Amino acid sequence: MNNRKYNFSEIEKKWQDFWEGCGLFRVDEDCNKDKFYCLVMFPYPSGTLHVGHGRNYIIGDVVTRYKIMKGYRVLSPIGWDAFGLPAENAAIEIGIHPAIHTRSNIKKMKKQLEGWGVGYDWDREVTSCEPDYYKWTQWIFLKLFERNLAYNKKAAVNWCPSCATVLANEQVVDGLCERCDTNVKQRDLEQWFFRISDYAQRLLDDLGTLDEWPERVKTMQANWIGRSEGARINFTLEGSDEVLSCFTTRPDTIFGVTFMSLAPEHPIIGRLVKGTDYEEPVLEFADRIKEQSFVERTSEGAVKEGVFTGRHVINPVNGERVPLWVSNYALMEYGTGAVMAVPAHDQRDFEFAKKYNLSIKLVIQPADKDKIQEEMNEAYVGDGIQVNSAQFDGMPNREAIPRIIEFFEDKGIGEGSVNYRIRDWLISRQRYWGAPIPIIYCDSCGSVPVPEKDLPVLLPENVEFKPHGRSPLVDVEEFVNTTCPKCKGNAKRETDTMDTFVDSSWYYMRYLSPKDDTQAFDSKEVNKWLPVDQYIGGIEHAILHLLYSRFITKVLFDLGLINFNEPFKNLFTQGMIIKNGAKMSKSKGNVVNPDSIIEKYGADTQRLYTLFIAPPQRDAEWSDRGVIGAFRFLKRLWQNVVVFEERFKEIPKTKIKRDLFSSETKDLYRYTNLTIKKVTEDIEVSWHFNTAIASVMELINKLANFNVNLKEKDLKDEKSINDFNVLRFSLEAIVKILAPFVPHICEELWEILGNTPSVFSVPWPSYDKDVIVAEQVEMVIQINGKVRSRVVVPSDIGEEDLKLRVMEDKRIKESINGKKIIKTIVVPKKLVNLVIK
RNA sequence: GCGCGGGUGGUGGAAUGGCAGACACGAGGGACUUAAAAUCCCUUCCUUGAAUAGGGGGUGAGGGUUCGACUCCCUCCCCGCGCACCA
Repeated sequence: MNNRKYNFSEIEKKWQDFWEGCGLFRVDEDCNKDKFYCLVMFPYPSGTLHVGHGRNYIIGDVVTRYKIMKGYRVLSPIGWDAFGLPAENAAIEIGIHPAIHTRSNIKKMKKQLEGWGVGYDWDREVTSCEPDYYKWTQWIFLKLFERNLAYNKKAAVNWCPSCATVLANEQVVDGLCERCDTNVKQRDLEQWFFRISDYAQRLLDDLGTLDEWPERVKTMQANWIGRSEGARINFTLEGSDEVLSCFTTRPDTIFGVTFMSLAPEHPIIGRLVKGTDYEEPVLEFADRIKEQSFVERTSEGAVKEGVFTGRHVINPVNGERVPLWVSNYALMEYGTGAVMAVPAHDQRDFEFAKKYNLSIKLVIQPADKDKIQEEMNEAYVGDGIQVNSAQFDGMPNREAIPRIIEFFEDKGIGEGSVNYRIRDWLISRQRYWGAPIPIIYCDSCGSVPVPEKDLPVLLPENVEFKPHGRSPLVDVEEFVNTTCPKCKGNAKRETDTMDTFVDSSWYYMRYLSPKDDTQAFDSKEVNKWLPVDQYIGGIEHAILHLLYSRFITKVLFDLGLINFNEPFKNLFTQGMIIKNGAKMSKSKGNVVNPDSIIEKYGADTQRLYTLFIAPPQRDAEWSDRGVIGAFRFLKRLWQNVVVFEERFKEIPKTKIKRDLFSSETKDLYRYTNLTIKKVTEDIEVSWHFNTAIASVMELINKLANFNVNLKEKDLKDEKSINDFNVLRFSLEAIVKILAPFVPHICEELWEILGNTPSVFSVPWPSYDKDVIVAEQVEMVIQINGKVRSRVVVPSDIGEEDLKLRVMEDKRIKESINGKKIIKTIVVPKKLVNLVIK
């Protein structure tokens, strides 16, 4: 007997050192195994990771370790998304420099990750705030600049007064700053953009190639890209040659246009009304709407309003005069900022027309009924037959659409057109803690890119952090004042830094050559290892990070630097860990820190509970008590192995002889094979780690009761030795299939079982297909669909024999009791259902 | 409003056409102990019943398909997420 205690802290330290020492997670470059790139989204170094973050890394580690056992050459890197606002805000509040703060957080978090036993190739660690990384972020900016994919323009942009910076559209949620929930204001500023809209169609099309991405994420991206097909139609301004072009998805309604709406921001408005009676009310209206916040302007209750400009445009298909209005529901950012209004067939136009008594003209007649426009109380947006539409009358509107577009094109008054909702990616940030945008402004040469040889543009470290909302960079004269790379004259540096999403849009390529100071990434290595075979992260990046990364990948592909189009072949988005009904956050005070759990129960317990709590794609409520259940299981597993520690040494491992099996031995052997099958499938097919673990718990429960006297008995005879070897087989299988989940204890037990480390150097177990078929099965007997009895029969029993057995059953006889059997349904190995009357 | 996910014991969850509630937490009872912790054993969907004999009900609600429905179809309700005046 052996009473060795489960000393998890000693064991965990031992094996973490062992893995580090033997380089388990360092890629073996010259072997011919298939590659597998397993990537978890790199963390922002906030200081401490909670158990919700932990889920991400634990899932990734299960995949990494499982794939290692399956014989892959696995790349599992990690790094730090280290630029960002919180560090700078902390600098303002407590006066610690963001660089120091960030580096110390990284140190703390690295220690946490190591303590969890999650395996990474630390030699490849990247840190986005270090010059050896951001040099190459700046280089990527220059590549985009060369291709005219990075440009600056003055535009109305989202400004967060609390963060004192602009934000990309993707970072504004319901009009609020994604980070701090402050109301976002519009400001006209000169800003840098990436031309992601040029890639809209490809980003949309290639979603179709991402078979292993969650539908949800693909839908969200498709939605964000927002493709609409339609036409552009040119209206001419009455009394001028000026053309006002509009985009419409409904060219079939062109004959129903009764007014036109301009967005309040439309640049033509000033000229239209200049010097007329309309000037004052129109400008006043436009200014008032422009002042409104996003929420005021777009909220559900927002009432449509507008003002007539006094001017008209001419409908090019029929020469009709169309009054030109300015309205609050026309958006400058979409289409052309001018809307051809068809109140009969568009609900917004309908409401507007009703309010201002504008005419409504029906041009699509529903096929099934005679609609009369005077009776309409809402727009008819469905399909129908063209009416009041000249030569197109009588045509079904769907058929008319291409004909009408052809007609526009023949006449030169318009053309088929596609519109996207996605806007260019605004990457400037008026903040210090980011990669400086490598641009120099020269009075004679304009915006000049910093030459590649001068990279990185170093972020000066000696700056002052003051709560005045101005980037500290602006005040660093040595930084700002420079010479123009072209004309050598005096010039000034751009003081904005890049959105941190630029940093994270290419980090997965840097892992292949993290220390290379001659290039951003090694194309040969990147082409060998990418796309990423499995990417794991939170759903909150469904649009932001995942869309930007796809965009940058496509740009690098176009530059001929890489030979793949999509960075992430498989994407897994894990659910959130909830505590007390809410997402864990410092402000809610419901953060569960894993450090104390690890101290009390060990990392394997934390890992096991995290995996057992629910299927990983689902949100799950964290229970401190549940952790104890996981701990109890590990202790039981431990006990069931160490109790035989001496025996494993004494008793030779011989081949299992099935002809010596008792029914009990046979049962354990069979059940072990079944469990291997179940766990393999749960990992491989569905990632249902919770049921995989549950099935091993069941096996341990069975095994614990197996032939108890093996502990005391002298194992001398052939049969007992065989029994013992079945038990050993079962325990070894358990240790192997649990190893990806709870690696430390499994390494230790593997050793106790008399094997040489490491359990990760042995292949994942296969199962014996022949033995998992049971010889006897219990079948349910139903009468009219209700369970009335059970019968144990040979699993290969014939249907006639089975029916005989069923009819012999006492309870069944009673139930039938002279009634007639109308039908007998037999489901092999499961049930018999007798339908009686 | 549109799209997606979800609704099962006191709790986390299991079963994707065939025994609803695996596995675990909690709770109750017992063993061990001077005691506690730890551990082990038993009970634990509701109801009827002395019963761990048997019966009845039960997976958000209501209908349907089927010998049989948590699972498939239709209608609706609730929760979460995303999108939302996009012409």
